[in-house]
Amino acid sequence: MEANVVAVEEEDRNELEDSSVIAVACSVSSKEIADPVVYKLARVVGDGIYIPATDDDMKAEDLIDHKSSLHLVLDNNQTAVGSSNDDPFDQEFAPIDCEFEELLKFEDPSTQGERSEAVVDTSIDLGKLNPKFEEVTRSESTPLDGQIDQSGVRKLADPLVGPAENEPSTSNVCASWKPDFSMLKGEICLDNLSVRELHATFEATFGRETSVKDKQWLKRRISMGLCNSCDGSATTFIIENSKVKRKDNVEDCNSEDKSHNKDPVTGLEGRNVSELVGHNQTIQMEGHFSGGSKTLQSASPKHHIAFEDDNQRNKRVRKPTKRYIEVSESDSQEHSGRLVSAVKSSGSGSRTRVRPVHNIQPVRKPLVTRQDSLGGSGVEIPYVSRIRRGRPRENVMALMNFQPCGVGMTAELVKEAHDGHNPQSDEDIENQEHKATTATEWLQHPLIKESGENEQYSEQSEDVNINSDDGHMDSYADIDSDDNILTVPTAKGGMRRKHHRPWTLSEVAKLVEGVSRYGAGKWSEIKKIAFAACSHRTSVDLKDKWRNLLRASFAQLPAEKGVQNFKKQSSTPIPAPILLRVRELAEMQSQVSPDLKAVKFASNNINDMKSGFL
DNA sequence: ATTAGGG
DNA sequence: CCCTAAT
Repeated sequence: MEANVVAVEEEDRNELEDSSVIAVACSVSSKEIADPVVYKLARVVGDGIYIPATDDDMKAEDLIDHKSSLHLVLDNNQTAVGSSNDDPFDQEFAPIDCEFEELLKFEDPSTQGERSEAVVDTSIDLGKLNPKFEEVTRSESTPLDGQIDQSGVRKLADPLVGPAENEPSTSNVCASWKPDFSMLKGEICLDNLSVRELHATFEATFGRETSVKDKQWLKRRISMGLCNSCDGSATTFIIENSKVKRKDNVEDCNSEDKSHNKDPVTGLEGRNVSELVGHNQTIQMEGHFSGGSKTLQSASPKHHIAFEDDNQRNKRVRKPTKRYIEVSESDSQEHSGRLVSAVKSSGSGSRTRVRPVHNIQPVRKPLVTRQDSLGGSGVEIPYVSRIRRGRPRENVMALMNFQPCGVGMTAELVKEAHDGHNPQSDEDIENQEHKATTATEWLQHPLIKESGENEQYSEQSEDVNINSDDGHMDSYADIDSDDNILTVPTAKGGMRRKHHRPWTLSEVAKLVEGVSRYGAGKWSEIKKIAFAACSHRTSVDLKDKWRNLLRASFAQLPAEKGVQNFKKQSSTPIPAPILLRVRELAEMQSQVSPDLKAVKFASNNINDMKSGFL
């Protein structure tokens, strides 16, 4: 991987210390494969040599650019995404915000104007900005444009940067330019600009005026705006020979990115790597979206619009489903001899669904039943195989959980009660996991965390083992086999199925992030990568959850006035920011259903009127 | 096996 | 979540 800085404003050395030089540069190469520009922090020392940020610096960057703000918010949602730093969610989902932005970049340039109405929320503590840092564009591989002394950079590079540079070459940047930016000619130095000029730039950048006088603020915003558009919809434009060209062959963007998941990347370590990996994912997504596959049309921003206009995505038509039948029903129909009832699970007795089976007896057969002691209810249930799906349960601990009043049960209840204080609770592990996993670290091979006494719950090790062909993978398999559907009293009186795990916020976050990377629909991928640690949550679950999120995001927005909507929200209310992102992603991927879109537009207009951003 | 959708 | 149908 090479650091190509095509254009960097380097004048005004005396002010280097607090300059906010932005390199809006896009490297070009002979190869046609497109890659988004990868930004990386670096500092410029006196002689103009670029020093990749140190580890600590990178941390700082994370804090600043990823955690603290960078929420892109459509201004029709003045609720603004986590404008405050103390919002816990803000912190928690910041990484995703970062990725989220990536997605925004897929906008068709023609729509960029509107899009750029999006507010770059920079309500971060500017004081935290280390002025020494500058954003330097960096393209992957493709050694050329040696405007910067490569070796110099390398020598000075922080060791941690090293691995990142081994990154497989995806090469070449094809960045798109927002029309207005062409006039920027690829480089600007905001520091030289007066407030007035900044205003002009701002206008050019966002297509609107601002009255804000704060230089810092302006610079910040503009820089963000530029960043967003620079490596934006990489599928439409390319920068070549300092000229913005329309990219006619979208296919070019497709590439062999796939391989990146495995190989060197996984083995790499360090923050920088993780960051790179993150970007890599983005690249991958681009591949999906701009590649010649079917996904192209629905996802590629370029086709986005036309496609929307056309008949909405043709849903997969499906034959009217012969629904499974209720027990009572089956009884009455049993004379046909066509049915054998199977109890799927018990415990919550209500969960007695019957499925049709083709292996049938011609004559009515007495229903064999047996006592079901599971829920302690003693209900008689048809005695057929208690089919279980998923992996066979092998863990003794799991079995313990079946004792209605036994130790296992007690343990479970205790666990429930503690809810968060018990170190072994799933959620704790969940959260733990999340904290340790910044979005950018995602792809790193899940490290085996100390498998101590918690092992029985360590769903993580399970997956790790799967991946690393390490024999004994199923040992801790599922504690939550679906036989386990017992009901557990919840605080609010209700009874909830034991293993209906409410979605954790971090899970939701991961999901959103995943969708942003792979696109909705790539659920197995998302499952594999983002939810590697969650043995529960099947890809179907992800899909379902996403569906819900989608619904929620569009439903909640119009009424967003009501401060957080104090409704019965029995389940974890999904923070607005998340919903916003969900909505965005959905929009971007043309996953928006017509009616919902209507809602959206309505609210859009209304809010547009009100929102006086800037 | 994975994905989309309906319940 | 669960289930089926489509791919």
